[in-house]
Amino acid sequence: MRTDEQTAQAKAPLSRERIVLAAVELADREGIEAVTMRKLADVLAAGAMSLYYYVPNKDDLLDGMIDAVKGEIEPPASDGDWRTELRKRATSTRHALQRHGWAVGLMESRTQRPGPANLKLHDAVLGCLREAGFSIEDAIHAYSVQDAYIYGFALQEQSVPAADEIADVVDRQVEHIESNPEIEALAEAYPYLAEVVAGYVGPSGYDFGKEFEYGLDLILDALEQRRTAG
Amino acid sequence: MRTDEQTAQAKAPLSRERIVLAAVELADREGIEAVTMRKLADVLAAGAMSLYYYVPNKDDLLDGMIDAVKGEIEPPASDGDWRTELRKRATSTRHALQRHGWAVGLMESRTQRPGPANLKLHDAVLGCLREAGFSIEDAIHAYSVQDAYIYGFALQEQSVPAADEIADVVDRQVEHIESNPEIEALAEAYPYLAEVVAGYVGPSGYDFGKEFEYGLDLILDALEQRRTAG
DNA sequence: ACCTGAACACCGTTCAAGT
DNA sequence: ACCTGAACACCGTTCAAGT
Repeated sequence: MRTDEQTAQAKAPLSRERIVLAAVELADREGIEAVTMRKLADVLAAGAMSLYYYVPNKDDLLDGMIDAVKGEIEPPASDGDWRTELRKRATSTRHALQRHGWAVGLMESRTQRPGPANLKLHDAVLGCLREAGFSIEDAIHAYSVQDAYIYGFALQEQSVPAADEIADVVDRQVEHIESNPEIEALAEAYPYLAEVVAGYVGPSGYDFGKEFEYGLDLILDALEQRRTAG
Repeated sequence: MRTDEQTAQAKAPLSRERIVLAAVELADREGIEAVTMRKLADVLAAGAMSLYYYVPNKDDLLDGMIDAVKGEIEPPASDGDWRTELRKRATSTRHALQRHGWAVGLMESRTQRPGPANLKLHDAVLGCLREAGFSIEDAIHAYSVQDAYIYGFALQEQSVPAADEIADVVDRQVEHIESNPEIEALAEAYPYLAEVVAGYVGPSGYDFGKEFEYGLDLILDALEQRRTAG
């Protein structure tokens, strides 16, 4: 065994897959804005421009990163109970999007050329819905509401400061609610908002997980009602 | 009247507001990636670095742009029927996000420091819900589902190719569905997806507006049920 | 086939300087 | 107070060249 065996990973031959994987890890670690072609090449111990042999351009790399995230989502089975299967798939999606917080923002900017993982997932979800008795039209409707909700929730979870940060900020405000003129100004300008901030979110904190499930179940319940009615 | 009256708009004194407005227009016209400090200064007929006197940095400018978009959303009234008020607010949000397609993607990347327009809107929505009899807790739930859905839908509408593009692509595929080996491969690998693509979306096209309303009403109906039940 | 460095046309931002 | 250009440390990408 040669001593440079330890750097084998870094010295392994480049490939599109290895590049995409490294980009995902880099984005997870340092944020999406840290993913530059040069830094990525550094991480891979490659010359700055070597990546262009495997990846036509940065946009294509970003597409690959998105498909890698989609690949982490557990596809639903077509033979189980559709509700529990799609519930699992929804939380699986949320978790993948939590692990890779940069992914949601990436999806908007590019009009997607869906990768293989994405297509496979689409097929599984549609299959689950169709086998549960949804018409093609209703399956599309059901899919659309669910995905809008799931990705929109992820967007909020991403763009709103972390739950504990909210709690911290609010707690500090609530402590001197009497003396602090700022929160009185807030209460005057935005009474309902102040009510929510002071009365609810603050002391108890805010649980994104519970919130997610509330909306998810509301939607799944409503879909089940329409399925059995129609 | 002097002849340079026509360039008055361009020569008007700079201000944060004018800069933000120009940035929004530039993003609408040429996409968010065209919004660079230098190009923006050009548009305003100002020296390249003059903007920094009014705006601390680009991130702050982007925050301002987001708040400008939020300002275009019609806030719901607190005294009308909550369902119709919030329905109007939802479509108003969708339309604002359609006019400024770059906005959704911007929201993820920054953990928001909500601007005044955003706060005002939050307050109006919460007020509408509270006056309709929702408890604080339920108002938060109701708000969360709706916003997740609305912004998630906007995200999909943005990232999926335009409706007519889909129709075009699919139409072309459907025309030689017998002869084209690609779609047969698609049908083999992704049977349910192929079914949807060929059978539904293609000939009739896909109406994002109708789809949006389906999910919106599903959610509002479910919320109304819980309101009257609880 | 696989990898590379130099070079080009861009970025955001700082800073010292102009009016 | 308001605006500015030069300069710095970055980008993505092309291209001609190395093994």
